[in-house]
Amino acid sequence: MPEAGTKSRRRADAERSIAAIHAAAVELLAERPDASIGEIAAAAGVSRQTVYAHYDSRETLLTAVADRALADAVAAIDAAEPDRGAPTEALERLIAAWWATIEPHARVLEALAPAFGSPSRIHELHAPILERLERLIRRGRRAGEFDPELPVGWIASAFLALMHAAAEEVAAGRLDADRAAEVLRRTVPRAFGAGG
Amino acid sequence: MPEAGTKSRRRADAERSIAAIHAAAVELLAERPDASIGEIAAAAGVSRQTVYAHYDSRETLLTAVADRALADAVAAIDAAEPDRGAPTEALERLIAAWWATIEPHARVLEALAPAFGSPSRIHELHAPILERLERLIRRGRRAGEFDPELPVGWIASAFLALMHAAAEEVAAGRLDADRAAEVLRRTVPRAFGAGG
DNA sequence: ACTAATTCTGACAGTACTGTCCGATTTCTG
DNA sequence: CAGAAATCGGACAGTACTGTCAGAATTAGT
Repeated sequence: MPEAGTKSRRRADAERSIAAIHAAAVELLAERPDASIGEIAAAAGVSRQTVYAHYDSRETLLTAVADRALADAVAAIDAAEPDRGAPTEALERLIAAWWATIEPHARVLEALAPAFGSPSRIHELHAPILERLERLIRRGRRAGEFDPELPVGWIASAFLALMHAAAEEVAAGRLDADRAAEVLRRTVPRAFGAGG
Repeated sequence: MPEAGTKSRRRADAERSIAAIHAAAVELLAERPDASIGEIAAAAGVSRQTVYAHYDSRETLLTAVADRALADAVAAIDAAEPDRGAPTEALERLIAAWWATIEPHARVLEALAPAFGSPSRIHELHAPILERLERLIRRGRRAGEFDPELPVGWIASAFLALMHAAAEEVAAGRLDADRAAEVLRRTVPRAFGAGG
């Protein structure tokens, strides 16, 4: 159980299995956080015992999935460079990037958080994401582009909620991805007081 | 198992038990949709067998809870008279009413929907609520108060998402109820293009 | 081709929940 | 108070999942 590839003495075999398990776990857990290890193993094309060979327990697997989803989401946000340019433009850049890149990770994170039991750990998990959002929002308020009367935490939560809502509309087929991005560009900044 | 009080030959005893079970179910299921019947019975101060005396199966109980939550939510919405007066004012009235009255019911509905398995039945459950929201939104668009470029379905979903987000902020103690209502009054209409 | 890592099949105990039955007991209703 | 309704405690089979073990069969690295 090296788990972290410190001295990568893992065989290519194991590497492949871990990747398959991880991918299957992300896919299944995003929709159903109570998916069993057997289901995940089957979806990964691997036996249940192989999963246990790489992850001590169910919680270990869940933690690993959550940790990487968080890291991926944060990386994608940083790639959108929210600290560059005019805040409203940075916000629109973030909306565009969110769509294909960030949403899947955020979705797993959202689904997995309750499974960790603690009620406040949901927020704790999203902390690095919220921190980046809030930094952008604070910058926008200082620049007079966002409503200074709205609490920073609220704006960040509302942003997350709207992105999630849009993702669901797309998933349900009630909105196509292009139209969703446009609608978000129209809705979100206005909600925050940009261009009022 | 009369269940529906057609000819109410139920004893006051049974009536009390059913009410206790229902209340406990709402409370537990809102937070944890996978709560066991044993847990619900314990929370209701009733034996597990008594629950089975009134509800044939787990799904019967869940359906009953969902049905009543939906009915209560719809009644509360209608009480806010969304069809009366100026659309923006009606919207603000709805926001105020949502807070204490509608949110608990909507919350159970949201939590329970995935437990019903079907992916599209979530939307189906919310249909009566969405229908009323969309009627108000359409009226607002005709009156020139809401952005006519935004799809009606999107506005309704966004409304729901923002109400839910605010409820979580309050539940987590990051916002108090009064401030939340004010923040919503400031955020929601603007997102929909009111007063632009 | 040899060795060690990895996977697989099969099986096991332990736990928890669902539904169901029973008999005994309590609590309403008239 | 008497009969009926309802609840309770205990117990049962059935199902499903979690971890764990061991031996056989593959598969990768050198």
